[in-house]
Amino acid sequence: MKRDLDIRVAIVEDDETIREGYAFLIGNTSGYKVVGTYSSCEDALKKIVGDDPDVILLDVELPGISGVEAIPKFKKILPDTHILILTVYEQEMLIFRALGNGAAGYLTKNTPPEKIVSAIHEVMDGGGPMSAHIARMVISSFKRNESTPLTRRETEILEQIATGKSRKRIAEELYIDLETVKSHIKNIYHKLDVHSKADAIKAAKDNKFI
Amino acid sequence: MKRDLDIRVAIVEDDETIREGYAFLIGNTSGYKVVGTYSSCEDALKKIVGDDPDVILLDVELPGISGVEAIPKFKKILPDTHILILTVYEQEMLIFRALGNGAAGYLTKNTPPEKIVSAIHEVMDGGGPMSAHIARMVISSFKRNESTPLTRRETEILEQIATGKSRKRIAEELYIDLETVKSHIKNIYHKLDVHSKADAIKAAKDNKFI
DNA sequence: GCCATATTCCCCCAACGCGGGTGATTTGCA
DNA sequence: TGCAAATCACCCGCGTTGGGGGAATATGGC
Repeated sequence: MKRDLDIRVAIVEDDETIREGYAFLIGNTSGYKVVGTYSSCEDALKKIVGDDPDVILLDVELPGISGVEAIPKFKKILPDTHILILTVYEQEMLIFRALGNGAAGYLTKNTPPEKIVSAIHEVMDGGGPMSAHIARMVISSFKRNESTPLTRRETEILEQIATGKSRKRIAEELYIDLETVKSHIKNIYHKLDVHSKADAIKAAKDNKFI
Repeated sequence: MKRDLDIRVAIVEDDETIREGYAFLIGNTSGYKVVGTYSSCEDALKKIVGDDPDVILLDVELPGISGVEAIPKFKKILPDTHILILTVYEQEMLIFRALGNGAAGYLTKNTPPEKIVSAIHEVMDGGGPMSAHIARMVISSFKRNESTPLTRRETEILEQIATGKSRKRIAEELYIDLETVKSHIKNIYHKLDVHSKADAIKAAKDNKFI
């Protein structure tokens, strides 16, 4: 089995200097082997299957189809290959889209070489390496806003509404009267200054009340 | 300013051996200072303000109120203090609740001592240290299920429904007819074998289709 | 103990949305 | 040249929604 030998790494990166730099770094680390280097996703998608890589180092900003969009395509033709994003971009949207599309980790390019190498190993071991700043952003995305104007009950009910449940069903599941649920919703709408379910959900999500 | 000197660390952990172990480890590392050790959250919440810690090492499983529940209380009395979870538990629910409540990082107790110390520093630098396995779980939580039975349009419409928008509004925003939206919803319900908004949203979320 | 707040419940109303049935057309990809 | 996806159409009945009142009990924080 190939697993007994080196970890097979493929690199997709448009900047030749960086690409060759990574290839040199990884190629000269024992236990690792560079099996393919590509300057575009189109190119990589055509030929990478033959490389049979364990890990793909992928840039997000590439000419043609972007790295983020290419992730599902790579996963389709190489289901067991892990994808590690390696980029200068720290925009929230890119990060979440990359992770949502199936990336196993997200590193920024200022990551020191030895960390990149250990990140590849970490990915193979089932880890999810992230740069410190990225990790903080990902963690922040879970964080609720502590200074919500909504009471506990109101928050609870708005969460239920956000799951699409009817007021009647919410009343039943919380063991309270339908009229009570209506009252809470009226108060929620007043506090958030909205006049519909959708607007309340949006306002609450934007402000991380739910 | 205190910032010019050592990083002030408080420890909340019920097991005396582990607590003293951490205190010894951190107390004997230059640049760090242990300003308080507590065996329960109740105890800590009463006295920790006087310690003025920069970072709190917090166990999640504690007698009395749990570490997870205590996070918002600590953040309330010490808004600028970072909380670093240090525990043996790797249950998804605990992790997400801890991060959602405002924890800055989540480490498991098998983390080597030098990593714990560097994690404290990372937290102070705006990072979000996580054990490899935890990071993978957090990343996985973003990941969509690629083998969805829903088409693109169906997924798109179900996402809109999940925001609480009415069919009419969805039709307007997607520039299609109300009847078309209804058709898609009918197909979604058939595919997911449900008969209501709420059930469709739940089924789709459980299977990570949206 | 007091007072504000949260939580609970009650009535009214009109308009709109929802779930379900059956069917047809066009578009795009393989 | 099919088949799946996406589009639009018209039928029906019932439930839900948003908004207007008002009011009685917890429940805490000071």
